[in-house]
Amino acid sequence: MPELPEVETTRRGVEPHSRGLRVTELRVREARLRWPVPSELPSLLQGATLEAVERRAKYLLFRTQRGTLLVHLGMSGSLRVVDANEQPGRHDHIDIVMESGSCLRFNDPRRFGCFLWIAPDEEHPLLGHLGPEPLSEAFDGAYLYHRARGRRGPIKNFIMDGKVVVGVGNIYANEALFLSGIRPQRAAGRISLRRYEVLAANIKQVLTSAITQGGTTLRDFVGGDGKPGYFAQQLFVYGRAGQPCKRCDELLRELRLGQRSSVYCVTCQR
DNA sequence: CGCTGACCCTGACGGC
DNA sequence: TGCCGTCAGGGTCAGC
Repeated sequence: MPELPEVETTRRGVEPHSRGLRVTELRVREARLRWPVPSELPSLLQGATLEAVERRAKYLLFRTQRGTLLVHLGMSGSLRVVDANEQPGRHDHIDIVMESGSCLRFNDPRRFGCFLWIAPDEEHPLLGHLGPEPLSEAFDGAYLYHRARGRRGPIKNFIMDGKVVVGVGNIYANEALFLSGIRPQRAAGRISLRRYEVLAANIKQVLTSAITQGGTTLRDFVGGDGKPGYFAQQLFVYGRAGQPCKRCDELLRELRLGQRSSVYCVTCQR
């Protein structure tokens, strides 16, 4: 469930309860995640102070002087602040127990998430070829236009490609394309600079707005403070196939691109 | 290099 | 009520 706004919401929820605190224990109840949790991770983290909680793409980075804990929430993961004595429930795979007595509890039914370690001088392969952050200045219409030269695949796949730009998941890709009046199946290389400028601005807008409202949350996402997000109610197309377009009343169509559902309006998007 | 499809895993939901 | 197929917000990887 987590897209970039959800991950950023999680980072902000978790940071006040972890930054500057020492880890007393890492409890791994289930090590079979997307990749196995390294067996040495508990000893690496025990006694380490979490100096900073950062985000790169949809990765959370917990900085310590010994190295960095890299966490990804996958598709169904969440990280919440709870009392360390609270009984763990189903799919509560990992606890980062803090000296404060609370802990960051990782829950992930589908286990597509990961907990990995990055040594101080290491260049982690997962972070190696990532595109720019969508909310950075480096990301704009000219950049997208430049990168799209020669690309024949659908624009939706293009903006969801982490090597092009990070953090644009299925929900926000659908929404940004609707707001920009671009059909998801249009070839990326056949879109004008002007339209890319609109698209880049809408990607920034939709992500920023979602972050402000604490993420989208379709089913059970909760941020670090356990509160659900409120962005879902203002979605224009995502999850609304067959329903009338909010702008023109045309019934929204659905198609599959790269194994993911894409919803669009034939009238508003060209 | 660009693109497609398989795959990792559990759970919710709809049809029968 | 229960069984079965389909689908889900993520990303990597192999293969053409």
